[in-house]
Amino acid sequence: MNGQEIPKAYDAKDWEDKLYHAWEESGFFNPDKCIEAGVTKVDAVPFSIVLPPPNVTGTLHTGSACMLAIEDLIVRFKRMQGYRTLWLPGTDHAAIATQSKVEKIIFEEEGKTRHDLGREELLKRVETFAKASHDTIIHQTKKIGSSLDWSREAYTLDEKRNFAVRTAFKKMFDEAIIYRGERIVNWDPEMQTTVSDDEIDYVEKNSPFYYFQYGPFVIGTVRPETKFGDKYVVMHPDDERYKEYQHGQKIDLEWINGPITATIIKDTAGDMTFGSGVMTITPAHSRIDFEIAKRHGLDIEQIIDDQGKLLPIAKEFAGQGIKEARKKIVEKLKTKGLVVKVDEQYAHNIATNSRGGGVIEPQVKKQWWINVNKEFERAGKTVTLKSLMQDAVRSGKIKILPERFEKVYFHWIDNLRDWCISRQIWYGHRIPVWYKNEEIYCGIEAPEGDDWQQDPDTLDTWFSSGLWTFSTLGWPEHTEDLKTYHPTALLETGYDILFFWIARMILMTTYLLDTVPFKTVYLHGLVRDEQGHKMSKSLDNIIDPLDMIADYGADALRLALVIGSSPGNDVRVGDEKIISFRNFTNKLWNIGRYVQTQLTTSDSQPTIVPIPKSDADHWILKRLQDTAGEVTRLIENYQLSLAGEKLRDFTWTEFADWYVEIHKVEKNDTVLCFVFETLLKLWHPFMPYVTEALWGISGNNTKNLLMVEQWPSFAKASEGKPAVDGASSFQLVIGLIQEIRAIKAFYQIDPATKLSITVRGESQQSIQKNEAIFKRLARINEIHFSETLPPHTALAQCGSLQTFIELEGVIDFDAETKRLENEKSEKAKYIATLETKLSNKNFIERAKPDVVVAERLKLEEARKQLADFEHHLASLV
RNA sequence: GGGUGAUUAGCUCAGCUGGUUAGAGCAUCACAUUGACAUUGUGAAGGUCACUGGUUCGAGUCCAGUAUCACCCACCA
Repeated sequence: MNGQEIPKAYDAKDWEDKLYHAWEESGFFNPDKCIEAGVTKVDAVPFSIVLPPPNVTGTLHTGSACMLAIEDLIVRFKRMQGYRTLWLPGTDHAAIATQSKVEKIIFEEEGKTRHDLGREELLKRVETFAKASHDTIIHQTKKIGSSLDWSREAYTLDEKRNFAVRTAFKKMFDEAIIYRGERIVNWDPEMQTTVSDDEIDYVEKNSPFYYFQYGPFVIGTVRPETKFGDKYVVMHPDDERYKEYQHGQKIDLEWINGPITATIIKDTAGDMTFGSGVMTITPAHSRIDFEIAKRHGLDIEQIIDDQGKLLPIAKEFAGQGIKEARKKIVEKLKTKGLVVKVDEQYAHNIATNSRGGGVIEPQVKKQWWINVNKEFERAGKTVTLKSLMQDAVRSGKIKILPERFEKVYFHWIDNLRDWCISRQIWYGHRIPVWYKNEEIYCGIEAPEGDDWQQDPDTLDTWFSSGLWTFSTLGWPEHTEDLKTYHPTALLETGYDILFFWIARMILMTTYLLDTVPFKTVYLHGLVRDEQGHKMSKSLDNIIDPLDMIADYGADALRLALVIGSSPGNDVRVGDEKIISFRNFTNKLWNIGRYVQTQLTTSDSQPTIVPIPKSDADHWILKRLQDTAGEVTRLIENYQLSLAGEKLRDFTWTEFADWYVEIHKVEKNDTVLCFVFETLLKLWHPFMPYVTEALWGISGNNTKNLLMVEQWPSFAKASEGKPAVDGASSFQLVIGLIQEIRAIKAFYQIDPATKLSITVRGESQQSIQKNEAIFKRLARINEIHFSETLPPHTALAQCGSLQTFIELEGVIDFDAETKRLENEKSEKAKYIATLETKLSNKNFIERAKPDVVVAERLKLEEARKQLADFEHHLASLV
């Protein structure tokens, strides 16, 4: 393409879909294809990431966009470095969330519940919905530019993953890690299912708090409707107020539905400082109460049924919903004279299902559990699931970034209770257990013979997610993929699912495979709006990544999400930030445009080997090498933001603002082209689209896709000798030009004014060599070389180079003299501090040698500057 | 109640194991504009690094305490 034909501005819309299509067509997202095509060596070291599967029914939000940007960056980087790189995509069936969404739609449209439809019909509907929704999320994922290997796409509920789930379940069942037991669970009467502890949201609410007379005691509650069955009264054994009562003592008293006999229980669970220090318990509907009851072998009586209605024990209130019953019960107690006091505004937390919104009603239920404390043998040692999870991180086999989350992780495990894995919903992995009369059978496939009834429950969605790193690679089969890519190299996700998912993957992998699921965990922050608020529908501040892509391009969005964010810290993103990165993509585009214009109008052809001629060439190549080395190191340490900033600074302030300007005076196309193409490679992982577009434009047709070009290899040698030397005299010239600009600004001389300067000393050669550059960039009219100076001049100095700007008739000398006197005293002060520092024995002895050298150089430099200043002052007077 | 983190320019944030006169982007102001780029360029202004102590030759960086904010966990009968 000719320079004239390249549009003035980069329009992402014209390129992105086309380029993504080209990448997909090439097959290079698939590491096997890369090996076939020879872009990756057969024996290359594998590098793998599994994509945290988005919910099928979800849409792409900025958090997932951030995740994709980071992962794609790392994956593209590794691929270019020559690793056998696999990034494996998939989606999650998100059982409860998906089913409740579909149920809601069906109810709104047809007024039907799932029970009207029946299990089979509902599942069909859910699957249809999931399928349609799947395509949306995949489309959105591609829009970001994700280089995922779609040929390996998995779904948590597809046949292979289902098989893995059943296999895992059976193994755990056989070893009694999974058991069935009656426990108190979080029951959602609306969804008719259990909810895990982690999936509960507490909503603060003010409700009346009642004090009732309970025999000789006063008890408090917000929930009078649970009190029918209360026949145990609990107090702390050390409570002096009640020492006359003995544990186990019976007391007759009048209660809601007539006289009852209550039993005194002394238990440390009673809080002496709360209320009267006495409480009655409802073991069937409160975990704490349930535990007290278990400790003392008390009766556990159900008061409220699964629909949230009172049972016959409530007598006249039986069948009523808890809300309506509550007031009536209080009324009845009032008429009986048992209400002591009511606090109308009592603030407390109500547990709700975060996936559906129903108010949680604890119930005692038979559920399937994973025992995290059961001891078993592993490699000759007695372990538990808990200890396996702890060891994986403690031993350093898994590294969590940022490190502080390791603490959070351990804390969570310390407080971990058995994990309830059964759910009473229909969409999900059906529990592979069958019953016949009293018999129970657990197997990967259904048992032979009739009359077997499969357990109606399904598994918690995180059960299958826990297998994700290896179920996606073919486990339980011993596949090549599993051998090659597991454990995976990196897991990158938001810190909000550390417990839900990361911990459970570690649990499943250490238990089932006796290895870790990944070596490094990189946790990104949550994406917030410009004000720092969480994005939410109710605040109407959601930034839709697709809108951003449509407006500014995927590259700009990616940069905005990656640069300026560090692991574990939240990122704020708004239009403004994205716009500034859009501007940058355009900057790069125009650099490319310039390079292209030059190449078509000059004779020289682009070449892979740069042939440095001028000082400027040496300088830019040296800087390129430094930058490439640093960027490589930073990405390898997952300091992506810093890497991006370094690259941007180099691209903009060194390459574009200096080298390209110099190129206009002193052409060297091989270097210009080399630096530019290297930059495209370095930028590619950050902004794949615009770099690939420019690569296509600037190259000849035999070129590969940039996506599989080799990462600049001399970057790796950054610790050794520099690939090119010299450049110091040119750096002086650049410094000098900057000095002159600064002086113009200082004296408030119009930067466009062309001045004459006198150059003195041994630096003549360098100036002469770069005279054209000097004249163009510093707007110098004439350069004299002389040992004698004209009367009124300002000194511009950089290192050993000295130039004197003629100021006659340009400035007000008196005012400037005063200003300079001030500056001189500041400089003197600075020198004094440096001198003190360097005369300090402790500093000399204890500081690192290079620090001391640096300080000495600084002092030398400062002294020289001061001398020049004095000289300058003298010349003004 | 327990825990974690944050506090650096008007705003958003970098600043990795202590060692330049503390940086960037945006916003502001001034100036420039035939140029690959007005999606631009050159500059300026703007900071007691929350506070108080401590360790150290040296602290934005390490330690202790205080304040404010944010988040996580537990949970109130």
